[in-house]
Amino acid sequence: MSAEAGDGLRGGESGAAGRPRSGQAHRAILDATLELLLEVGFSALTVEGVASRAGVGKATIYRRWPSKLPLVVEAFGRLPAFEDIDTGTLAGDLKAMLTRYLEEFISTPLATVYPSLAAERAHNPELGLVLDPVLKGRRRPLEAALQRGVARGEIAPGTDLDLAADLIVGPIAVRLFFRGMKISPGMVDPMVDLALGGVLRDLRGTE
Amino acid sequence: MSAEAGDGLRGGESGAAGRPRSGQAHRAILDATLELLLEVGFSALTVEGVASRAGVGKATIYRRWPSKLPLVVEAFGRLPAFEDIDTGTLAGDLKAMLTRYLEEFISTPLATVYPSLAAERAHNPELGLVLDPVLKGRRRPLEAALQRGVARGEIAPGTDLDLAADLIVGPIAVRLFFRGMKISPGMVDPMVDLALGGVLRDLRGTE
DNA sequence: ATGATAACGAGACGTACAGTATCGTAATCG
DNA sequence: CGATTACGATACTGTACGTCTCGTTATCAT
Repeated sequence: MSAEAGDGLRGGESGAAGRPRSGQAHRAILDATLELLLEVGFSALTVEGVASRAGVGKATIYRRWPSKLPLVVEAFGRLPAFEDIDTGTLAGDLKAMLTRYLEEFISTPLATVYPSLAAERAHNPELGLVLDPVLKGRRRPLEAALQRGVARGEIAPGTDLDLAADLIVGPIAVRLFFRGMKISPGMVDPMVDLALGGVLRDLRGTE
Repeated sequence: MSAEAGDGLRGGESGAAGRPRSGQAHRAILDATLELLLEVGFSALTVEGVASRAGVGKATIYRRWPSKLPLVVEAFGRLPAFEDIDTGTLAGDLKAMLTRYLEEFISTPLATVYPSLAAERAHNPELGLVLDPVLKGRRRPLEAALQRGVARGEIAPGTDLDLAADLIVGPIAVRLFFRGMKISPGMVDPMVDLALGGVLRDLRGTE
């Protein structure tokens, strides 16, 4: 009761009459959203459940987020993304980063939230406006690794790095989301090797 | 009214007392489902709407499908898939097939149904049992093209063709579903080229 | 101090829709 | 022709979104 109030976000901000919004409630809502996403998944997540878990009234949620979707997007943005790892080679970087990412992936609701948001965006374009910056930020370490590859001479200059990033992430996304496959860290290396080397037979010395 | 009944599916099948199920109603339901998927997307599709559009009672739908989801899956299975095209080279096959597929894609609700089903499967494993055969069938022409590539010597024997198929489809799936990008047929060629050639710089004669 | 303002938790409320049950009717079989 | 089962229609139950109102509490201006 004592430390509850007064930890709002505004501090000395003036022009705001009345009781300030509680930063504590804000955090409790986002935490509860993530917990419930992990426990029951996106489609079974209810705003009433979030409110109850956070010890908060529903109005307090709707005062901050216009609907369930932006709330989930914001909670989603807090989930772990790629972590940039520089091992000295492109293949090493990508393998390390993807392996690390997959470890986090299986312990978070990412696997259920991701396709749900994708599904919603398909018929709700304004969701893209909120979602795209989040997704873009999550990809940045991947792009950084590719740029290092160009600098090292491993990737030909002029290569479409955005497309290359999609090529590397693509098989994982397809298998995880559309085919429902479990992906173990051991599958990362062949995936990266195929994406880097290509499907076509290598016609030089055939190593 | 005259031709309505009697076009059921059983024909002379015996052991079935009572009025047979109407094949017409069956088809009308699936047609209405596809139409509504196209018009309003998956999340806004209601069983009541399907029943109304099909001129059918709700019970007639639930008598055939246990819930909304399998109905959508079956309707989904009727949407166009890859069409096998043999041009003589792997790159030609893939480019032709993907281009053709994308043309259909933009005129069907595939783009909205696909991620919705993926989302649902994440927390509803039994959906996978219904969905996987459908998805597997849709991929078959792609695998056939890759097998021709092996036979032609374009692909090294022992290559994981299942992974190769995911590599080729991956960037399209990522861009279409997760990034919300419009994909024009002109983007197919560079995609296929990158997937076939790989991200790494080609170190032989540099063509 | 004291009043104006706005957020708070709680929960009632209206709406929408999934899925079930019941109606009277229609088609098929023995 | 009677038993059986599907038919379209519609009433019903249950759940959850999003809105609204309640009495309360925290902050600002005076």
